[in-house]
Amino acid sequence: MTLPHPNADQISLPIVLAVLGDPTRLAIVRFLASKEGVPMNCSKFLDLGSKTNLSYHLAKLREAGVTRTEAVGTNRMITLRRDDLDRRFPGLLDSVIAAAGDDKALPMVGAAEIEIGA
Amino acid sequence: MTLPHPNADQISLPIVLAVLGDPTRLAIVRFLASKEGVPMNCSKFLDLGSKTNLSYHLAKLREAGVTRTEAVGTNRMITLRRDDLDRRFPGLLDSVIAAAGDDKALPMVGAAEIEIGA
DNA sequence: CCAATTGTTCAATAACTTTTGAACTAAAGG
DNA sequence: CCTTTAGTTCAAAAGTTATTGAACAATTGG
Repeated sequence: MTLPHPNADQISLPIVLAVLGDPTRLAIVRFLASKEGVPMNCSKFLDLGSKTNLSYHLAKLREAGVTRTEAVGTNRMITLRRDDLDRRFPGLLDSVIAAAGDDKALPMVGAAEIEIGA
Repeated sequence: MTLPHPNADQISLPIVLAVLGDPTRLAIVRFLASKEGVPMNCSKFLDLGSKTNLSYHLAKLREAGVTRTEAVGTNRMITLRRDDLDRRFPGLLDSVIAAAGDDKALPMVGAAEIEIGA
């Protein structure tokens, strides 16, 4: 039941960049970064797409080594692999997150709650 | 004859990341960074692909705002848009270039010359 | 045990991206 | 003017990625 992850030294720069070069996945990473330390389950991201589609994007992030996914019951707890990414590509994640931080063009996790007023 | 470039504020983070997430284009950017200040014409990159294919990749880099291409006679002089990228996404280009700097998996501009011994 | 919840897998399709070669344009030099 | 050099454009083919819905697991709680 443990999902496959690359080890730190297998993480590839072009693959990480390509994986982050998708607005849905960049929005996921931005949200994870904003809640660092708090493990997130997939349903948090349902704003960004269907359950199936998220499963696809979250698998891409995991396979690229950007996130770690751990099964806890029927949930998947997803965290950023910040330490591994920082070791491998110093400064990259921080600059991407900072740049994504104020990007109005990216989809937003939690957009629905704001419109409803929750 | 002036080729179309986005202005600095039109440069999009996901597009830049997606464009850099291709090994050929990342190799081009790494090479441009290693020769910063020296304008490069396209034939410098023929190691990385056919003339047509390079024209395609160089257009992608230009359209994303990563490079600037200026026509000088029949040549195209290509430079990194470092100042615009640094203003827009501080630290991003440097961390990408640093990470690409020692990536053995990326194709190398000038690989042929080394093998021949020129 | 049954139902609900959480997420995956599969196959199909749609939509893009990359690569190719042939034909083309534009400037430079003889 | 004619040829060479440098690069673009176009259309086709190949390959890849994203999105969908239906069916499937696995765990939890009643």
